[in-house]
Amino acid sequence: MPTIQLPDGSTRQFDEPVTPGQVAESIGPGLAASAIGAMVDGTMTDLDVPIAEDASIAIITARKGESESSDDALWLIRHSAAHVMAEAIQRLWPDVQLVYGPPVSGGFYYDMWLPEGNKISSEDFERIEAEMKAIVAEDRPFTRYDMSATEGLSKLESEGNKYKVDNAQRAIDGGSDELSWYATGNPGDNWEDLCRGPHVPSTGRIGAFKVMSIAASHWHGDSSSDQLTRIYGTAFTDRKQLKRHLKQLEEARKRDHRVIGKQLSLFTIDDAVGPGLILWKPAGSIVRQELQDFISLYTRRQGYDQVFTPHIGRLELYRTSGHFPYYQDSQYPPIIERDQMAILAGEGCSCGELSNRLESGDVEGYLLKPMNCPHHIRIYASEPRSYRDLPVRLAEFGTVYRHEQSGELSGMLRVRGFTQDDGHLFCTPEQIGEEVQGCLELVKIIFSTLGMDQYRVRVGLRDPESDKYVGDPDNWKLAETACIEAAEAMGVPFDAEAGEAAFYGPKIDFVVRDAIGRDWQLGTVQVDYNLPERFDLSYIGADNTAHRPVMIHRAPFGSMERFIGFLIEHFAGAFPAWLSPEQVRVLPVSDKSLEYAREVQSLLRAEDLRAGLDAGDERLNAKVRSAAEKKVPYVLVVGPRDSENRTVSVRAHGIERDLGAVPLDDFLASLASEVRGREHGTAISTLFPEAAPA
RNA sequence: GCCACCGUAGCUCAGUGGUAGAGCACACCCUUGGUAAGGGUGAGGUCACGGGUUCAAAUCCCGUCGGUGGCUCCA
Repeated sequence: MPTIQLPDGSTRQFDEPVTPGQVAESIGPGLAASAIGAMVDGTMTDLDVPIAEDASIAIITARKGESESSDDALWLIRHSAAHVMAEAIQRLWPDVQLVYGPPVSGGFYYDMWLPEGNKISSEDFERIEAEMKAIVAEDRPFTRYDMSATEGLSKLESEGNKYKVDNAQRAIDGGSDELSWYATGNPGDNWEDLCRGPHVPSTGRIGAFKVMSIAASHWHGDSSSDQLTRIYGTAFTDRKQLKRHLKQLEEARKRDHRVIGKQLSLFTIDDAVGPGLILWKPAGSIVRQELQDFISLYTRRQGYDQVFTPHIGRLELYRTSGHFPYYQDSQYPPIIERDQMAILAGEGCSCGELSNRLESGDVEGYLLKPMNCPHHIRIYASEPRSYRDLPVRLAEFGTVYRHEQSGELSGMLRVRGFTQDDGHLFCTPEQIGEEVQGCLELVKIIFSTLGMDQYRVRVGLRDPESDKYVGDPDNWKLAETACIEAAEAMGVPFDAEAGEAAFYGPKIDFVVRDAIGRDWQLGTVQVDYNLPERFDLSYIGADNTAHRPVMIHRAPFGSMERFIGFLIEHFAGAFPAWLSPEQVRVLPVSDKSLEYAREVQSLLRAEDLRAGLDAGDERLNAKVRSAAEKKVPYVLVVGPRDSENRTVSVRAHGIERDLGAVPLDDFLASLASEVRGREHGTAISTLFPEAAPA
C-alpha cells in the first residue's frame, strides 16, 4: 500500500506495489509518454521497478523538441547511448571486449579492449553511427535481469571477459549480492551488458547522438596496466540540443589560445627552441607586462618586497629542499661543471653511474630551478630575523623549468618553462590566517578588475586516516582553520576537501569560470611546515630564543603562461583596452586625411596610449575589417569632415557599426581614463551612453 | 612516457607513384575610396628530417623530431 509523494508535495495512494511508470500514467498521459526514468527517494531508477513501500518520486522526463533537458535525463540518455554504441561496435568488431562505459560531463565513453587485428579509427565513426541509428530505430526495450553474485560471476567467467569479471567482483566487494544485466530487447536473444543501470525504457528514446573521438586509456587508470581504446560520444534528447552542443564546441575551438595567439601574434612555440618553451612576441609581451605591472602594484601595496633570483642553483640546494631527487623525472637533467666532467670522463664513468653519483652528492652540479622557494629561503636565511621582522614577504615573477611529459604539453597552458607570480611568506604560526587572507584579497581585486565574478576556492585538508603528513598536528589544525576562515572571509563559494592537502601543509586552490562556462584551476596558496624544517630556518622570538617560522607559498595566478592562455580564451582575444597590445587604431579614409590621422595618432601616444595607424592604400572597408580581425578595442575613422571639425568617428570592438563622431579631445580624455582605471569599455559608455555594451 | 591521428608557401588547406597548387597575408602598379575584403601583376616551397622500395616518392615502408586528442603525471 505505498503512499507516493510527488515533488510538488502532493501524495498518491496505491493499493499495491507500483512502478514509477505507473505513477506517471496516473498523473497524465503526457508525463507517461515523456518519462524515461525516475528518482525514487533520491536514487535514480528504471521506470519499471516496483515500489512496495512509501516513497517520494520524481519522474525524469525527456521530450523531443525541448530545448533543454535535465542533467538526470541526459545522464540516462547518455548511459543508454553508451550501451547502444557498444552494441554497434560489437556488431562491426565481434571480438572487441567491453570494459567500462559511463556517462561523463558532456557525453559518455566506452573503454574497450581490441584484440590483435581489430583497429578502430575516426574513419569508422560513420559506420558506428549508422549501426547505432539502426539500433535506435528498432526501438528495443532496455530489459533488466538479475542474478545472484555467484551465478553471475560464473556466467561472466564462462564468457571469458576478464574486465567484466573484474567489474562484477568490484561490485560484489562493494557490498552487492546481486549482479544485473541490461539487454537491448529480450535477454538471451538480444545484445546485453553487465550494468548497474538504470536506463531509458527503450533504445528509441535516445534522441540524437554522435561518436566524437577516440583515445587511449588504461585499465583502472593504471599506466602499467592493459592499454584500452576509449571511444567518446555524446547524446541528447533532441537533435537541436546536439547541434547546439556541437556549436558550443566549435565556439570553444575558436577561442583556442593557440589559434588566437597565432592570429594576434601573441606568442609562438618554435621547434628550433624546443617544445613547451614559449617565445613571447611583442604583442603578447605587452599583455604580460601590463598584467605583471598590475599584479606588482597590488603586491607592493600588500607589503611584499620584490626580489630577483637566478635561473639555476646548486644541486645541493635542491637536495636540501627535497626537490632533487624526488622529482627528478620531471626536471631537466643537471648541469655538470666542466672540471667535474673532465674527471668523470677520465674515469670512464657510465651514464648510470653518473646519475647515481649525482644523486648521492658525490658529483656536484647545477639544476635549472624547478621552484623559486629555495632561492627565496636563502634570502630569508641571509640575515638574522627577529619576530619583529615577520612576516617577511618576498615576491618575484620567477621563471622555473620542469620537464613535463611530452604528451602533456599544450600551447601556453602546459609548458616546460614558465614564470610564476610567485611569493613566499615567512611568518609565525599565528600570522598564517591574516597572510592567507591577504593572498585571497589580491585574487579578489584582480579577478574583479578583469570582470571575472564567477570563481570559487577549494581548501585542501589532511586526510585524517593517513600518516603521510609532516609537521605537528596542532600546527596543522591551526593552519587548516586559518585557511577555512580566510576562505569564509573572502565571501565566495568554497569547498573543503579532506585528503587534498600537500604532504607539507594545507592549501587553497582558485577555480575560475570563464566566459563560456569552463572551469580553470589557476593559482594556489600553500602552507608549508616542511621547508623551514629542512633549511633549519629560524627567527628570534620575544623570549629571545630561536623559533621556526612557517612558510606560505603563493602563486595566485599560477604562471603568466597559463594565466594569459586562460585570458586569451576567456576574452576570445578581445582584451580590455588596458591589456590590449594595440589599444586604438586610426584609419584615414584616404591619403588626403593622412596628415590629420598622424596628428591624432601622436596625440594618442602623448596620452601613453598604444595607437596604431593604418596608412595603407586599401579602402576603408578593408581597413575596418582588418582592425576588427586584430580585435583592436577602439577604431577611429578620420576623413575630411573630421579634420575640419577636429573630431574622430569611433568604432568599438564587438559593436559592428559606426558610433558617430566625437571631439578628438573628448575621446582622448575618455580612453586615457578608461585605460588608467583598468576599466572595460567605459570610454564608450561615457561618450555614447546609448550604445550597446561591447 | 603510452595509444591513435597528423606534419605541403607566413596562415588555412587541396593534391592516391609521373613537371608542386588555391585562397588569404606579403611586394609592386592602378585606384583617393566615410565604416567588415576595389582591381591587376608578382614574389614565395629541400612537401618536417633521415633512410629504404621503385625507372620514378609529397604520395608506399621504417626510423627520428614536432603537433593534436586522450590516458598517466603535475612539488
